[in-house]
Amino acid sequence: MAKVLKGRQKIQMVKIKNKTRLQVTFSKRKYGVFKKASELGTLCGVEIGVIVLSPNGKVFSFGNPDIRSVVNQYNNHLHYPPRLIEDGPSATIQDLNNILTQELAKLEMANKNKKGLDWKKSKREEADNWWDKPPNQLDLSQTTCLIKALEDLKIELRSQQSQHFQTIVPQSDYGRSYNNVVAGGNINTFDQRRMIDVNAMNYNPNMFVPNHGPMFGYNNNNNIFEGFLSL
Amino acid sequence: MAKVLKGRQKIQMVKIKNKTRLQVTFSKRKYGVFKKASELGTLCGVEIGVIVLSPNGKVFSFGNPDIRSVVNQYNNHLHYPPRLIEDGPSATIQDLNNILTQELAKLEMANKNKKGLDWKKSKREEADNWWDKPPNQLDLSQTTCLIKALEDLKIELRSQQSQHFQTIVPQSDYGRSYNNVVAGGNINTFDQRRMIDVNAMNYNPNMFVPNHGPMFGYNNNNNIFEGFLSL
DNA sequence: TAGACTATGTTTAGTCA
DNA sequence: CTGACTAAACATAGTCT
Repeated sequence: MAKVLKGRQKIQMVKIKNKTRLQVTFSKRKYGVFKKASELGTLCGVEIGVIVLSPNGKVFSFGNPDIRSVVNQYNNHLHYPPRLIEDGPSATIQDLNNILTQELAKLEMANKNKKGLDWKKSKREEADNWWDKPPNQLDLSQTTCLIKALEDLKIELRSQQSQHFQTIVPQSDYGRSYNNVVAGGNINTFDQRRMIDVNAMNYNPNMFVPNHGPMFGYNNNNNIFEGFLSL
Repeated sequence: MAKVLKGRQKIQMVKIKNKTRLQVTFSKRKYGVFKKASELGTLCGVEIGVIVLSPNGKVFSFGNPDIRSVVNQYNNHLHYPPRLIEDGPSATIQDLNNILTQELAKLEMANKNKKGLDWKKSKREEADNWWDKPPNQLDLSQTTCLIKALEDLKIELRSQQSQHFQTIVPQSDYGRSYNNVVAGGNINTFDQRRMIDVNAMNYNPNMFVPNHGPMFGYNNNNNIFEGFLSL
């Protein structure tokens, strides 16, 4: 038990070559980044998301209050012109799909609750429609039309559901709720957890939440998207 | 010039109330998080993205090598079952739209290069089709059908363009390229920049890149998505 | 793979320019 | 807003379980 501990050493800011050392550093620093992000979110009351693609192909993410909300807002901020339809061609298909990713999810969940999908059946029944043709036979107007249909759907859904849309970003002040948890601020009290959100719409096999952040997972807050998904 | 500096003080992990102090802390710690993320990306050779929604409604992001690539891969990893269509109802509409966000963007750009869109014209011409009905009149089978059309389009596009799809994630090893830049690892040498990527598909008014990360912006690497967007 | 240890490198709160 | 400064708080490299 000789005390030969060397303390923290300075390292070169280059990719670590030793595989074991890289794995350890990745694990430790990923934790560190998530913790820093969590603290920034808490101290400043802002939303923040971190996504890490691991050396082994896994995807880790942290979000305050939720990584999905952050990504959605990032996409929106990136692409939205103030009034999409009236702007005509300046709206890209990607603009629309970013919106529809959210809107269609709501519709899907609403429908699921009513009766459930029979995917293959509907596939057979609709076989004579033009949209069943091989996609390389779709011309520009058909593609545009398809997009427009989605756009209309979006607009109607948005006007119907504006109150639900608000629930995507609860904007609660989480600071108050974990005052006592972080008292002392010791790293050792920082409870590292990995959890699986069993809500299919919110699945992330590597969800990571520090104990002074809002909890999603095996607790009673499991379905935070319930308000968002139901019409 | 009395030396009354107090050094770093311990603070409670709750939302800062003083607005000025909050703004300063936000700025400093955002920088800290981005730096930590950059170091993790460099040391471990992994892709990492951070998105911060500021108290003033701005969106800041950092990505190594690129925030878009990270977000795309996050979406893909989250939702892709191995074979989507054959799995039937287990594939959600959100699954499809996440895929299509990418695939349709490619198609759109291909079409744009040919002739360009006349949005309002196509809107008028197709006015008799069912998908122009108010969306609340769409029934389940129509919605399903619409999605299926998109799904078919996706599959065809994917088989046609698999070689282009690879270009989304260049997977270069950026580590080597900035060995000499970070030598010494001093924070003061960490050059904070904000830049505007003038490529419309990659616009981010608050792009933040440390000087030892790969540069996108006003340099010759401006159009890194060119390979991705052209068919 | 994950936890514990500790010396030391790094970040940052408070403050002023 | 951005930068500097200082001292204390915090993160972590190397090592061992």
